[in-house]
Amino acid sequence: MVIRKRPRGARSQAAIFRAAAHEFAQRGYDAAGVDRIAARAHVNKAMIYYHFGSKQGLYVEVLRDMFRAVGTRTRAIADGPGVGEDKLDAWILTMVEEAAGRPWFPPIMLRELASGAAHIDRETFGMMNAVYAAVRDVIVQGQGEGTFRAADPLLTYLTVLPAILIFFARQRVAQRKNVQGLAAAAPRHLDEFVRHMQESARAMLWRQT
Amino acid sequence: MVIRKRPRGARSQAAIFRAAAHEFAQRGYDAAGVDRIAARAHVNKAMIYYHFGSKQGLYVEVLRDMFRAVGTRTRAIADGPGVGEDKLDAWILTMVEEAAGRPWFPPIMLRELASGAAHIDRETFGMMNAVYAAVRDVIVQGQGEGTFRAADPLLTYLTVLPAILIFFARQRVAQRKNVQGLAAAAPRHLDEFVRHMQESARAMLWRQT
DNA sequence: GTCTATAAATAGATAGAC
DNA sequence: GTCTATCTATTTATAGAC
Repeated sequence: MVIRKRPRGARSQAAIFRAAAHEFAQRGYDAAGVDRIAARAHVNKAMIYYHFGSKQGLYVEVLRDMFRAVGTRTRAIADGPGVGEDKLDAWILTMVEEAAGRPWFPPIMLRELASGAAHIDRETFGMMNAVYAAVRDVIVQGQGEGTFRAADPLLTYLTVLPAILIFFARQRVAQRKNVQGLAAAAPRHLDEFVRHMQESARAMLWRQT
Repeated sequence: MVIRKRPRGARSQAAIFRAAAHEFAQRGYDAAGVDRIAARAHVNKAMIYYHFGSKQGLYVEVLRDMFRAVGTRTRAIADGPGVGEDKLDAWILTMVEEAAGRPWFPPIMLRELASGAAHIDRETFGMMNAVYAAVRDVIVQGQGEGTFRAADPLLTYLTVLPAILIFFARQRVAQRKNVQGLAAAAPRHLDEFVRHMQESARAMLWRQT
């Protein structure tokens, strides 16, 4: 008799999740196909409805997993020790790490950000918003410490985060044939990018004396 | 006998164009429906194929019109008189003006930027790339003048432009019911935003002495 | 839990009358 | 230039056997 740590369906469920995450990232919610997700996951299409109920339900799971991971780490930074300046650096590094570890994160969050979370439920939107709330706390802390100038936290957030997301979203397609040789498609290195973003964010927020 | 300045179909053609621009902006290329575009434009669906050949053909027209307008103005700034610093300010103001005047511009360009122009032809991509090329010239000029530090022009471009685009893309949906009361959805004023972006961009590029 | 088969709706696109 | 009617493919989703 074989002892299993997980129920039988866990494997296919996980496979579906990963396949869906990549499909949604690559093509967006509307263009994503349940058939294609099933094919990518090497499972029968009916399994998707068995495990997740609907395409929308599957999408929401992907979103929440994503916002939960990013939100938790960002909140930990905001509530942890350290000055605002260092927390800001830490947050940027965290976002880059998450983007690297969850390749579907940048394209998906970018779309939701751009559309104002057009087609997600209130609770999921709240999770997405919690990321900003934590970053805002960091910025406000830095302002209280006198290190940061009185820049708008939301506008600052909506400048730094999209830049990170777009960098990664573009990296996936930067090597395509029909855009090769064009400067705007050139990929860059990760650590160089982290440094650039940290410098840029600090510069945006620095006090001009 | 009635004298017409334009051929008969020009009216419906223009109506289709505008309807398509809004539909593509609101839902993205894949989710946009030819039926819905026809309904928005108050024309028969067959007219779309008569005038534009295909959904893809219609989309390309919208893209090119957009990139042509933005690209021309940006190139004029880059090639015109003035120091790099002022040209950067002028470019940001131009983008804001274009975004305000062509409401479909921010969502559409944002999607193409995020996907690395995933499904457009080489020539259209070239037009999109020309915008960056002009901005790069401005940054390089400022660096030559000693005003700007040696920041990567592409990364700078991909920080400033998305921030502008997202600001506008979000403004359209910031008033939705299910997100009201949440801080991240609060809309801001235009001139305040222009000033913020100009300050941020200059801060990112300023030489630290 | 996993499969086949199929329903039901909608998509992009075209033919042909006027 | 404009319309109706329709073709074909694809979509999400479900029923039911195993």
